[in-house]
Amino acid sequence: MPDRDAKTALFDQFARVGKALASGKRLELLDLLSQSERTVDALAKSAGLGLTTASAHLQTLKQANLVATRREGTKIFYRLAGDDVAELFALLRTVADDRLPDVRSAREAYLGDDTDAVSREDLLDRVRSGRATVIDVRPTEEFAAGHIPGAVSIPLNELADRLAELPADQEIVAYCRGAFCVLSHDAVRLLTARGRTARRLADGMLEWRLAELPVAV
Amino acid sequence: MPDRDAKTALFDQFARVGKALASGKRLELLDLLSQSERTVDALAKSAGLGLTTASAHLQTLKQANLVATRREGTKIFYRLAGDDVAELFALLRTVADDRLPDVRSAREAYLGDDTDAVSREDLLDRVRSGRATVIDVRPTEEFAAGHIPGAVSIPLNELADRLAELPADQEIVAYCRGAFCVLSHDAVRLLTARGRTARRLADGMLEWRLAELPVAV
DNA sequence: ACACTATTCCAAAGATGATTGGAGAACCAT
DNA sequence: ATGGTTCTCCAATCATCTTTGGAATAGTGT
Repeated sequence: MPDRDAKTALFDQFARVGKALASGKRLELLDLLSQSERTVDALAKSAGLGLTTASAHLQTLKQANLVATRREGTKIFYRLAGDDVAELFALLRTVADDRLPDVRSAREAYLGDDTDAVSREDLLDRVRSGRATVIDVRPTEEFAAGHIPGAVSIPLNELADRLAELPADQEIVAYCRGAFCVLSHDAVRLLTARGRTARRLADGMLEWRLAELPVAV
Repeated sequence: MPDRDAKTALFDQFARVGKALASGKRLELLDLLSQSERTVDALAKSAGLGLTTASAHLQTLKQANLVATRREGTKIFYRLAGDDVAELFALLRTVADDRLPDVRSAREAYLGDDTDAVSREDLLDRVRSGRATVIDVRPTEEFAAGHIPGAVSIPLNELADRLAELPADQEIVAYCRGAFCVLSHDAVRLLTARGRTARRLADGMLEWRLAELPVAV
């Protein structure tokens, strides 16, 4: 086979994408970027990384063309290169969760006790019929970058102080980044503890966008 | 954040799947396994790896639960753990091909000059109307593990000797493993050089199966 | 020009992964 | 039991990736 070398070269090229996905830190960065573009500094802080470490990981992602950059003054904003990347990221998480028992236990440890969930269709139904108020508990920048139409932005850390804004007699549906995001879980627990009726969207903005449901900006 | 450690742990778990996909050799193994189950020895030979090296890579894939095994006497057969894994693999290749120019050139170098392709729908149309003969140019074991209904098995290395079996006045459509498989390209070139009208299925058995089209065994 | 901010580049250290040959384990046949 | 086959485990070597601080670069504001 003279093809051997060419075949190896081709698959080694495929592996560049695999290598980019081969680090928990980089997956955390992709998770953040799946919500909105961000500067290196913001990414480093959110992911709990040193600045140079974050920069190095971002370079790795950039060399695999999974992320793209934009300069604004002295700042450089990173964003996902496309929705195909978001899809790949989401599928990787799903496969991991379905196949690896350790992922499930790590997820349970991180998200805490399970809370009531509604599907995307349920959420749409409840909003249309005026039976529910939808709150987006992500940081405001992420809400600004795109959210479920009609949702109100109440970042998790402001939720306790802003309870008065929420109707007491209506169900509240909270959502956040995606299937493995802790914010909506915490929000539901907080609301339930305060006597409200609250559920969370089973997944989040990432899956909503990939399902091509309407997004408001 | 006390969540920091739990979050890191969760994403490190996701990364196990990423790490499994982070080697060209392992991706070659997945490519082979996407067609049919195989023994370690057969995989090592097909992928051009030493036996112990292949075994080590397979252990890595197995620890990520992307593959499963079955014992038969002294032989151990590896197979993909599920179609979700095939989907992840296919998406990774697609993203790589769409995003990385180096992948495209490696692909072109491996597959050779481009040949006429037909879509899955076209193939179905042509077969239904009796306008085309479909040949499966993969090794016979892979044909046996599942093929397009109505296709004839003529492995590429037998094709030159078995031209007589193919109607001279009809178009021939060749297919093989998937979008990056060289066999159908070689088959079309061979047939065209012998004066036949030949095209290839644009992708292959992997995508056919994932599209949930009928598969014969 | 100068100071200042945000980010990347570089080099060194430590950590992790790949490959290999040889020994060991599981199974089959005689 | 013995020998043969197939595969995994182990240990050593080598290669690659991660993380870090410090220097370099690109851009902004004075």
